[in-house]
Amino acid sequence: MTPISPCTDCGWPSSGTRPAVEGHRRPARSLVAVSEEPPGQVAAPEDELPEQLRVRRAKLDRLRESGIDPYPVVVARTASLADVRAEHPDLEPDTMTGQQVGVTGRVIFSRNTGKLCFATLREGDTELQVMLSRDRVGEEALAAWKADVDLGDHVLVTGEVGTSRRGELSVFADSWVLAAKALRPLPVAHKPMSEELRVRRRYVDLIVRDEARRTVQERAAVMSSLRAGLTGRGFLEVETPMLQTVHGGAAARPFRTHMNAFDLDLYLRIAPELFLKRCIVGGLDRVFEINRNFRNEGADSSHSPEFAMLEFYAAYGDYSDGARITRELVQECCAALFGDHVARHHDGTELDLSGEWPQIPLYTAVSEAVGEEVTPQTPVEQLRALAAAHDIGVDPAWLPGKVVEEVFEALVQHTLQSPTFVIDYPLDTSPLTRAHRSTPGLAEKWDLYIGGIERGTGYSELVDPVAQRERFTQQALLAAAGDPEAMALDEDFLEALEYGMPPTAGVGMGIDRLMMTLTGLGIRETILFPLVRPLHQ
RNA sequence: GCGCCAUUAGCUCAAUUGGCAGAGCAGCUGACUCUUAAUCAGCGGGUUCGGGGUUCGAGUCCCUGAUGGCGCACCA
Repeated sequence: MTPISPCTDCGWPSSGTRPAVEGHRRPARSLVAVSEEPPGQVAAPEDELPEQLRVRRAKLDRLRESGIDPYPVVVARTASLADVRAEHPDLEPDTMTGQQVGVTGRVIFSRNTGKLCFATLREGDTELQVMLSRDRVGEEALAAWKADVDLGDHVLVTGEVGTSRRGELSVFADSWVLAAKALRPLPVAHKPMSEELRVRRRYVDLIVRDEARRTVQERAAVMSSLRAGLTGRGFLEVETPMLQTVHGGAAARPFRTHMNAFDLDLYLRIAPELFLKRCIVGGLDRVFEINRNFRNEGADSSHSPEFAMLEFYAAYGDYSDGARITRELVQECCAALFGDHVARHHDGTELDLSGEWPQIPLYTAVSEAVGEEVTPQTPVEQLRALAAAHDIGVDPAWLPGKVVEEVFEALVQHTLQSPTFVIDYPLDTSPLTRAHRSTPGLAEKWDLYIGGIERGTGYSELVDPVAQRERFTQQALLAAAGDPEAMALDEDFLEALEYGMPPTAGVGMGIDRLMMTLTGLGIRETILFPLVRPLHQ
């Protein structure tokens, strides 16, 4: 076991739990001194730690010296704080119940008067007051409480349930014991933590901020609702590879990794799509997967390099079926959180997700925005002129469809605040989608926009193995030409299609973005532990 | 990747023109048997993000690096 000593600069243990890097250094002299400390003791070089950490470590040492275990294996807990609250919802002020309990929780508030101490414990989402009076707990235990207990400590308090004179439900202590000592102080309860600190130390955020815990619970409820909604509709939940030899199913830059045993370069998946379609080929006619995708691209308020995604596929469905199921799933998630189809954002604003959601063809939306008719047959020169007229930068290499999508993003996207399916996209930008059944140059694809942000996408999937091979070959040629986002040729997937894939509806929806839709939060708040840059190098 | 702004006590933030680095909470000592952002008295706590420079003197000005925020670029 490596002896642990705190770093001067950041307070973190310097023994291998973090790499020794610039800005995380301590004098070699102390290292030697520390290594001679007996194992199992917290070696705190008194003069090198911030004062408050020093004080708590000193308390820890003092407790151990007096034979008290600051981290006992078990404590005599007989009831949760929620149990106590549930049993005594309406107690009159200044009454005792005669009920004896042992309750545990983290001390989040503490107020000591001379012979009477108050503390608020929190366990989960429940808070409960404990009171330690000299008369009841005795002089010695009261003094120990005052000397040893800090904000943030976990304690067991054993005593009688009652109410204070002010009517606060409390446990009147007969004894108490430390359940786990905290060595770091909690942040100020009444000033919001900076956003960076909330993300970097989510565990602290969860301790001090109700909304942080609520967001986690809401996400869990949404996941449950999605799974129930899909399994209730006959979908099977499957798990497909996240380590892939060929990255496909989307146009995005992948993360690369390497498997030693096979001496094989692998990619973290950018989409589960091609494996889920193999499931459809295999006769699993309704499948879905919820898990992570990884895209090696920029991170901002609506993009995370690691993000959760739902994809589902239904044989003998088309993109209209996918849109309907998507709307129902989102509405069911909303109902799971709020009881109806109106999302209540954390900032108090409401977002109405009820009823049918309008569908607007992409070319119609763009035509209305630019004031002249734009169709899949509009020459690319004319499209470029339109873009230029609206100060929209266009890459000369772009296909016509890409120019149209760019105009849409610049002029229309932000106006789609209430849920809207934008349907029928250019065929040349949709390599995995089948051609529109009636309109040449279009693909049967929709994007769902809510709050001006794309939240999901759906297709009538391309199942023609010959056409799919042609599209992939084009993509591979683009890749060879240096487009790092173009898909590689997935020969195994193409062979699968050649066995015959039935007509299929496919949908992909970002879970994090769904959470953003329902809560109004930024992506870093909906993800429990979003990726952050290490502090030092 | 580019530009702008920020980084000061455990936390949230001040600091005038380049002139003694501060407050609130938290912490420590003491008082108080009904507190609940308690009150009162007293006391500690700083590598001002790191490195370099200018200057008699740098939290403040210059250069450089790190991290963050915003904007741009990229983004099924």
